[in-house]
Amino acid sequence: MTSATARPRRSYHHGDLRNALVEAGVELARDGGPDAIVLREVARRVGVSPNAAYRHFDDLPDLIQAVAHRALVELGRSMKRETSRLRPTGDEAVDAWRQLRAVGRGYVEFALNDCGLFRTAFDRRARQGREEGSVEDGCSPQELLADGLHRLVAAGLLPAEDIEPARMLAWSAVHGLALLLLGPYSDLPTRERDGMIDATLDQVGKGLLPSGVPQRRTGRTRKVG
Amino acid sequence: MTSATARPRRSYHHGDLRNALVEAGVELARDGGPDAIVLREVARRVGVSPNAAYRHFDDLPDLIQAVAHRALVELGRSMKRETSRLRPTGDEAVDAWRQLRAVGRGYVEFALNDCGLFRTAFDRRARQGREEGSVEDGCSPQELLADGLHRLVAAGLLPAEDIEPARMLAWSAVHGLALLLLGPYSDLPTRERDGMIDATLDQVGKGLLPSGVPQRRTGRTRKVG
DNA sequence: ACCTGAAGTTCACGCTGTCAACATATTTTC
DNA sequence: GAAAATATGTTGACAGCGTGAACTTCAGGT
Repeated sequence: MTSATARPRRSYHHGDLRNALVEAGVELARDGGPDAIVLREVARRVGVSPNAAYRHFDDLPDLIQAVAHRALVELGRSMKRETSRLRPTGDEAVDAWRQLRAVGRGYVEFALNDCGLFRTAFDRRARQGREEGSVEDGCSPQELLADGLHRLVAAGLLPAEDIEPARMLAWSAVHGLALLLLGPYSDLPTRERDGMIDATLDQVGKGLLPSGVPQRRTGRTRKVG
Repeated sequence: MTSATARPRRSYHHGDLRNALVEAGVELARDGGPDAIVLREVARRVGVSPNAAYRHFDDLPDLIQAVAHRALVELGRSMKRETSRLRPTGDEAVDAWRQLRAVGRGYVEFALNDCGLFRTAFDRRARQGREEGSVEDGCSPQELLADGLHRLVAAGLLPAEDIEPARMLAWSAVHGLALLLLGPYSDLPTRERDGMIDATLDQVGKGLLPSGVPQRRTGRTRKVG
């Protein structure tokens, strides 16, 4: 409840107000989604007057955009975390595909575990202007997906000229899956939900890779279901 | 501007206020999305006091849900319209796949052409309670997708036990594609956008169908890109 | 020491969703 | 058919919201 910046500051000037506001916005968004980011409440939590925010943001959408940026960073972290769990098998084809699969799993996982932030990341009011270098670590969701695809190409599983449509299918499927699980399918039992995720990711692989999804020992495709 | 129900009614009682309110809500949502559905404005357009709405809806989310229901109906219409354009080729495999493809195209098309309503249909505040028979005509989006999948099964293109994962991949991919085109890819030129849609739908087919996407004369899969 | 500009506050406005109490029309009941 | 009951629409009020304008406090350069 009492965030790190909630204690009454001693000086008239805060020192790092902009960051504190975004941080409070992130907390609000984490449980409650983008609509929970209400300017007056954010200011209240930081212990500052509502209009103080206007020294650092044009308006509420501008604040939301800043929060959305943080959310994207966290999404990228979740994707990267999932890939870092992988142990190389030596078979580059298998490893490449597993990496892309893990990226997708991290995406959906984040959407389910931190759905407030996830929804904020793609909120309409958060159209990022020119902020290209979205993440300093170089692990924005887009980059992680691109990395996975390039590795597939390097492994000879994906023709280089198919990268664009592949990117679209992969992102679409995983994004849509996340939103459907949060929306129309939100009361699906966890067990079945996990199965759905696995099955869908496998089918994405079938759509992506002309030669099918690579397997551990053999190169054959397996049955999913 | 002046809708059919905008003229000042002569009697104290409106007669069909609930419908009029929903209608006005649909217009608001059509340009402006779910957040444009503001209770006071809806009442204003119908020419009624704000609180009159509370005789027909529990609260604003309840109204939004009613609007979302209409939006789903329109989405279904768009999907059906696309399939009704198809001319049968005689080859059941080709026809079945084309139907499912058309359903998907209608979905994305609606999202792009009527994005306000589309977003309203899946708004968080519009969790439909038990309203199962969502559409009287029997053409809800879910049903249309199911029909397409069953036809694939009947044509021998899809194993019956794969229906569930297939539904999930198809819906996810198309839903995600629509949202990405409305969001991160919103400034994509129309020409490239259409190509993206086609390519993605084809790749969905590759993910769905073990034997590949059926073609007009031959049964071989073609190259997409 | 003064000035200047950045950062935060106060006051005010119009807008929103919603509650409580009231008014009017329609339907039911005897 | 009048009266009672119920459905439907209105008025007034309230707190909360985003935001603009004017004011205050502080830090830094000269």
